[in-house]
Amino acid sequence: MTRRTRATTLKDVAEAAGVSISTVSRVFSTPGRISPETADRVKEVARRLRFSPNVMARSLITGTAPNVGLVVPDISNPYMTTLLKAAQKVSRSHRIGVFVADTDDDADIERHVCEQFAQQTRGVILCAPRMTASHIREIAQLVPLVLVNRVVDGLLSVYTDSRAALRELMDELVGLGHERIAYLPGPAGSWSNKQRARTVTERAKTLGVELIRLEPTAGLHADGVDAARTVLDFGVTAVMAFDDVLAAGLVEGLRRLGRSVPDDVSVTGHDDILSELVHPGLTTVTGQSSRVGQLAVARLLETPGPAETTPTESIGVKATVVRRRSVAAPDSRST
Amino acid sequence: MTRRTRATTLKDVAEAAGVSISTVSRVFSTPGRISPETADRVKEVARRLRFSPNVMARSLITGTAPNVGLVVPDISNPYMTTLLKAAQKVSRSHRIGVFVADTDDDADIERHVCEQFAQQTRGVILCAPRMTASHIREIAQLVPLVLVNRVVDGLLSVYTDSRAALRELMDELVGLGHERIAYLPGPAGSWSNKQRARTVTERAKTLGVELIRLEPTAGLHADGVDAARTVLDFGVTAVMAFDDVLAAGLVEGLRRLGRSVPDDVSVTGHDDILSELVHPGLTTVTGQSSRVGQLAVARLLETPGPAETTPTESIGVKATVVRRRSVAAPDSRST
DNA sequence: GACAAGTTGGCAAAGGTTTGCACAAATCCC
DNA sequence: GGGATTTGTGCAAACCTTTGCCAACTTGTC
Repeated sequence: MTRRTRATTLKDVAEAAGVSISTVSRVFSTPGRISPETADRVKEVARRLRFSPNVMARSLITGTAPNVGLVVPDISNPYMTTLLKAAQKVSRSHRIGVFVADTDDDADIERHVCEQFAQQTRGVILCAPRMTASHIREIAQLVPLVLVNRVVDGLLSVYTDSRAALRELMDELVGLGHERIAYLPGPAGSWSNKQRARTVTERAKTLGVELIRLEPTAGLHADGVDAARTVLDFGVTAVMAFDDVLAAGLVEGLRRLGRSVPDDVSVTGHDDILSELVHPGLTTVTGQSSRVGQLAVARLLETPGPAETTPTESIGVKATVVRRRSVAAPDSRST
Repeated sequence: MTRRTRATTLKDVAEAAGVSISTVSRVFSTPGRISPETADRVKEVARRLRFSPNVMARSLITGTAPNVGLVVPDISNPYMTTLLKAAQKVSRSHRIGVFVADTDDDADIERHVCEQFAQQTRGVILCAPRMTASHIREIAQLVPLVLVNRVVDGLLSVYTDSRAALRELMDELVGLGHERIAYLPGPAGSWSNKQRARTVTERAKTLGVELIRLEPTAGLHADGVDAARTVLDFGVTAVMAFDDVLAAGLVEGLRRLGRSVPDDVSVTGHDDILSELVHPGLTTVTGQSSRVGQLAVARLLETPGPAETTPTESIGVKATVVRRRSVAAPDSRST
């Protein structure tokens, strides 16, 4: 590994081009301020010398860095990797770097990384935070924040809105003849989980069917596997799981107990992240995480305008139902 | 969102504590240089004022930032998310931030993000790069580099060494009676793919069995599904796939063609990332990606020593075989 | 009591950029 | 053709920290 040479600075370019430092600076940061001839000459020299402005110096003086932060509870969840990819794409087109922190569902780590990122970013996209709302508000004082899949009064947020899709899904289950349906919850601290639980509970009441809320889980595949026994004990004919990971676990758990999906039990998931991997294909709800990631970055980067003009309400990205093979009429168990 | 107030600086602390700026600075950056009494007083004031040193100013003067970069071809691959988590954990313990870039298998993007990260990081961990070796060497002039799953002369690297495990796996297949085995390749640009292909080819020659190298794929699940037909056409009884994603696709493709695993065909994967999700459980090779990620960060952070003393050879993390249900004797098809 | 050695803390430069202000030259208006 | 305006460029301060060097003070030694 050869010794790295000192990077070329504005000063080097200025000397080589026979102009002052400020002129070179303005060529890049204030287009139109310098005459075309001078600008061209400077650009030429800069290119020859491979000049690239020092980010630290620039950030020090402007008080803002060309980065954003992305804080997620668990990066191994495909919903998040898809969101990350979309966020990256938008960021890259603005030449913005992306810090990523996986918090492992730990609220303390969430707070720490937000503080850490505060200095080095334009803002942080905080996904499905486990923190209390008041902690989140504190962080928001420190660094511009966009929330994902969580809504806190007065803060910007973008979330997957699957209420309509979940209602539709439940309507279909009931339409097929299911009368005892279970909801298999995700992490207790998750706002999305609360939303989904509430939505299906209310809809069940409206439709006059029985809804059984199972014990909260951590949202792991193994939790889904474990839930199979309880599901059978309750004697439900359909289960709506918090997400695809739990749903897949449940399918596996049922298989181990000698039951099959959808013949014995219908199962639905959420996020559409395991479509290809699970058999039978899961009927689920698309998370649209790409769109969510894209919007979140966009909101973050447009924030710096006059504070008054930036919209402050949250954006719900509508989810839709994806029908595959894991749902059937309850009677089909006789096949 | 309330107006964020100016951050407190060394100067503020110095004034409040009645000492000079340099004293405050030394309290934090040169422990022992300042008398305990003064140091305590300063720390107390600093805490009260919520002082945290300005990263940009510090980086500007020290010429090094408290970050590392992680560049991966595809973050949605669980091998990479596991690696990322481990890398984060180590980084966090050093209070180092992690930039992440997903390059989508694009060599140009790889180069660009490395250049972008050069200024803002201590170094970059470049995973399974698609670039040519000479491009990689160019980048290495620009920013300290640790390669993952690729070996380039003279550069530091950490990789999963699965040669022994693959030989073992093939020995087992042959021991079970398989005599025509196929290798289902991953991305053509992948160094790991070349390694694995070479390893199984050589071992097959040694054992005197026939090895069929299928067409290169992009490594997607769909590619695995598509490969099922070719596999049947070649009439092999076992397939060793580049990784678990391809293996899972192949299992699904075979199922669609009415064949089952392992009764009709034995299938092995690599990386052990889909253990729970696929049925039957895949016999595979553990990628040890956690360990790889951990070592990669460690190497990067210890680099700054006198250039001569840093070890320059590569570290191979030994992979091991994980036996599940996707392998059986070729005769068992009659069951 | 003088001198050396060690401790403690301050001054000021340096790092590379942005930007308010000033100045000079060119252009315009009547 | 002289004053007003516009255009193009430079000077120097500012952003906040680290750090080499120096000054002052304390302690120890003979």
